[in-house]
This record gives sequence, C-alpha cells and structure tokens, in this order.
Amino acid sequence: MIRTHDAGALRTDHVGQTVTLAGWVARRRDHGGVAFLDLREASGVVQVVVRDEAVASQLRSEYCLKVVGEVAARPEGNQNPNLPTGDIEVIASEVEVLSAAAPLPFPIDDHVDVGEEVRLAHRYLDLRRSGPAAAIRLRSEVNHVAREVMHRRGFVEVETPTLTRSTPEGARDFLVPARLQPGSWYALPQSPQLFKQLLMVGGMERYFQIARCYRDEDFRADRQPEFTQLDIEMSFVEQDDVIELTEELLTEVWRLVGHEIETPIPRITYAEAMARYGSDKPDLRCTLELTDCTEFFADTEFRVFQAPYVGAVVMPGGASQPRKQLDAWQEWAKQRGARGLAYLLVEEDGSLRGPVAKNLSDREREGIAGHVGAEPGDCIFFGAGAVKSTRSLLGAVRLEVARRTGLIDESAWSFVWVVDAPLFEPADEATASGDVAVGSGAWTAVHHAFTSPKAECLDTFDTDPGSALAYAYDIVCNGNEIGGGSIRIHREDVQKRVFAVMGLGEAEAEEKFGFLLKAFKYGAPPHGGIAFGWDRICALLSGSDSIREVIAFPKTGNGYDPLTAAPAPITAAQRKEAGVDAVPKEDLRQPPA
RNA sequence: GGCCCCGUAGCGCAGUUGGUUAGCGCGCCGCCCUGUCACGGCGGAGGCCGCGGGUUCGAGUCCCGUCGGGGUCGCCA
Repeated sequence: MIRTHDAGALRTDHVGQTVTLAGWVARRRDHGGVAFLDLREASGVVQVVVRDEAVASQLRSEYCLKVVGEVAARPEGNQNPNLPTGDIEVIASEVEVLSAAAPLPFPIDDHVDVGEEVRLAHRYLDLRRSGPAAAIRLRSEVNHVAREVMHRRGFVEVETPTLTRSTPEGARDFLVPARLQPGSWYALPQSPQLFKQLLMVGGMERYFQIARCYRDEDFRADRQPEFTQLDIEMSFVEQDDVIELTEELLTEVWRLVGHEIETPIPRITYAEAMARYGSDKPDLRCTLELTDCTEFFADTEFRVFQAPYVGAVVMPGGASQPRKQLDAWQEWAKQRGARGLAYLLVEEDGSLRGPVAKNLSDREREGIAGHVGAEPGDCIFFGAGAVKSTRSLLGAVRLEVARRTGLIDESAWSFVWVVDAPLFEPADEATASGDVAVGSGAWTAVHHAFTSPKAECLDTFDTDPGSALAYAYDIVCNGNEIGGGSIRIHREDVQKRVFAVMGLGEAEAEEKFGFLLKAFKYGAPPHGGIAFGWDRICALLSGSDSIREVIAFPKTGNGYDPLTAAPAPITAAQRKEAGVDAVPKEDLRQPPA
C-alpha cells in the first residue's frame, strides 16, 4: 500500500508518529506561508499542514496526493470538534502529486446542491461526496447482512441466466439478438421466477440470489430498466414459513440503521387494506382511515352519492382551508382521473358548509359528521363511484391529507403484511394497454399464473374466480411494497384449472411455459418464496427519495445512461453480424415437450 | 401515451407589464495573506439565455413546435 495509515483513523494516540497518507484534496486553505489541506479518503478526512508555500500553491481541489508527515496535536484552541480527527493534524514533510485534477464540473462539497443530471454524468465524482458514498456503502452492508442471514438459514446462493427465453409475463422484455441463430432472440429475465421454481424441482430446497432483473417499461422515481431483487424460494414450506424468514431478514437488515423491528409484523388482509386505507400497500404511519358511507347514503336524493360505493376521508382542521385551496383539491382529483372531490366543511357550531351541504337531507346533515368521525373544524372529503377506483382515490386523498397536515411521522418505520390477495382480477382491468395479457380469458392472475389458491378456495376458484384468494403476501414498509411472494402451485391438475380460468389452453400453456410444466411432472415439491425490491429497501434505509441514489450507475427516465451515453446506435457491421434484421425460418428449438 | 414543473456562465440561482449594457453567490485564473477549517482580501476571465420557427420597431421574457431533465397518472404478473 502506498499509505501506512487511514487518514480518518488518526487520533491523539498517533501523535509523534510519521505516517504516509494518500487521498484527495477536499479543500485548501492557503494563508501564504502556512496552508491547510483537508485530505479526504475512504476512511475520512484529516487536516494536513503544509508550510512550504511553493508546494501548497500548486495544489488544487481533488488533486490526488501522497503525503508523508508527522502526526501532531493541534495547538491549543485550534481543535475542530466537528471532525473525528479534529484534535490532531499531519505536518507534511513530503507532498507528492499522484494525479492532478482538472477543474471540476461541480463542487465536491456536501453543502452545495447539484442537479442530478450533472451528478450522474460524472457519477465517479459524485461518489466522492459523503452522501452518495454512504448510500453505496450502506447497500454493501445490507447485501452482507442478507447473505449472512441466508447462509445461516441454510440457503444456497445460485446464479440464474440473464440470457434466457422470452416468457409472457407482465412487462415488456429487453431482447438480445442471437448471432448464431439469426432472427432468434434472447430475452433478459424480468425476474428469476421460473428458474427458482426449477431449482426447487432440482432439490435445492432453499435458494436465494441477489438478482438483476430487467423490464422494458416506462420509468418512475422508484423504477429503473434494470433493478435488483433479493430473490428467495423454499421447498416444503407454507406461507407462515416465508413470513417468519422474512421477518428475521428484515429485522437484521434494519438493525443496520439502528431500528429494531417489532415482530411478528402485523398482518391485514388485502380486502381490509383496500376498505380501510384504499391501498394494497397502506402507509400505517398515518392512522386516518376511509369511512364507508355507502349504507349511510343508501336512500340519498343526492345524485352524486347514488353510487355502488361512497366513502369519506376526514381532514382534521380542514374546514379553515381557503376556497382556493379547496379548488386545488378538485384539480388534484381530476389529475387522478376523478371527476372531482366532494367535500363538506364542519363549522365550529357543527353546521355544514360547502357545495354538497345543500344537497343533503336533514337526516344526512345531522348524522354524517358522526358517521365519519369528523369534529368541528374538520373537512370531510367524499368519493363516490366504482368500488375499486373510488377507494384508491380516497386512499390517495388520505395520504395527501396526511402529508399536508403533518400527520406522518417521517422518522417512524411501519411494517405490515398484506395477505390473502385475490387470485384473479378481471382481465380488462389488468390489460388496459392490451399488450401484456397472459391468456385470453376474462380473468388474469393478480400475482402470477403459478400462485396457489388458498386451501379453502381449491374447489371453487374456477367456478367463482372473483372471490378466490391466493397464498400471496406483500410486505409493506411506510407505504412502499418492499417485497412480495406466494406459495406456488405444484399440482398439475390445479395448474391446469388456473390456466383454464385465464383462458390459457393446454397447447398455449405448453408453448409458453412448457419447460416448467414438464419439470413439474417429475415430483415437484410444494414450494413458495418471496422477492424483495432491493433498491427500494436500500433507498428507504439510506433515507433516499429515489432508488437512483443507491444504484452506483443509474439511468435517467428514458433509460439513458448519462455517463456512458448508452443506449447508442450500432454500426452496419454490428447490425449485420448480430442478425437483427434476419427473418427466423421457424423456431426449431422449442423446448422438448 | 396523458398532465404538471424545469432548462440563463463550470455549479446553484435571479432576471419586473417585452425595452437597448443579462446579474448574484460559489467555483475557476492571477496577486496578497503564518492557525485556518464552507478561511480571508484585491483583481480578472467566463453566456448561441436548450434548439427551431413565429408575433413585435424590439424577445431570456409572449406564442407554436421540438429536445433534454424531474414529478405524476396510465403501465409495471
């Protein structure tokens, strides 16, 4: 090593020692005669004193230096209590410039805000800053802890292919041309789902992988075209076994940030989550709930409330909002595709104000505040319409109210399991864009096609698909779905019936999932698993708003990498060689039936 | 794909009802400074106001289009 000591580790114990350090010039304070350098490296920062003005005046920000010097106690009164190394300094006897630095595109300074675009274009400089560096290091710790837990519990870490077959799952595939078979293409896996099930058939029994996944969809703050899952699958388990393992894993991981998760983590059913919070990933840091008013307004004269579902959310203190603010709520709701947001303001004397008030009967006016639990001074927001969409609107209202009124404790961690998800949903809801349907039936799988119906639904799931529940579970943290999984179907007859509900004929199922179905013929063990959104978990732990902060080299919203400028055009020669334009004669390599 | 916000010096931003010379802070360059720690002082350089069109006597400012970034809804088994 070029250095003998880590700069950030130097303390008063080292006083008198001659040390060799290597790092970057974080800052230079040149007084002409004596100059102070903050030398920064992975372990931290230490102040270097350079008394040779000829040397000091040549140094610039982010020069990479080797410094030989003696550790000295700082003169009385010159200690810096803000620095772990603030009691000492290194008196330089020799300064060697290992590498000069051009003027920087942005300051490496924690006090300065820098736009994300320029940060990502120079991510190698961004990572020198303490915040981004800490996020990436934390992620490494999270990986380490997870691997420890998994190994302790007897799991086998297995890598699965990233060049694989396109299977009709939910999202669009990224495709890779196969040079040796012009016109044929690999797909990058959207998840290792099918492989991990094959590993169960292969007797691995306990599999995990920190797996890169690829989905060619439009991006969001919490999405990247390539992202990471902690992927787990276990044989001979039931739902509770997966939940128990998850709770141990999350407990250990959250200890990294000094938080002790209370286990068992509470569970609510999907139906209850939707009814009470209008979301399948409720943020329970906020205690506000939706109130079902459908019965209350069953005989209402008010046209708007003559709907399959009427619900309400109370905004504490909301009655004092100015008219402009209330209008803004209408705009807010319209942006979410609602027609508007009905509201009532509860006056201090208990009377009701607002456009809805005059449309209500005396009985309704007298009872509504009590029914929804509103106090004088509160605002009651109403949604009316189809059950699912209205609840989800009110769920969004609930969160927005919580945000605006400070009802969310940002320092809190709230975990909840959402269990008993429906097995199917109507296909028209799932396939609004029309290009992702698996099968052609009226129903499609909520989780995926291999999710097992609950035992009590085994007889009826194909006669009454709408009410069938699945052994599917999501773990939710602060309103984020951070993981989800299911117990899989291992019985051929059940699998066939599920495919039938989805309108997937035998031949079609064979074509799409033939290799998996074939494997299941050879004594497939009962199995189930879970996958965690690893980027999101790391973002939560590091306090980042975006998963981009915990990805070393993330892409922007259009899937563009501002550092390498990928994706990029290819040459005509590459195009020809890759066989991009080749027409496949026929797919000769169908997986054997 | 829809909607919203943003784009002015290397970085972060200001720029009035459209008005002639586009500013501020940081950084950068030069000089000075022997105890600073987001050091300080003096001086200087640095702009196709994202791009293209239009309105106007005149556009950073208004209009249309386009590109880029962010957010949000759709989508994401």
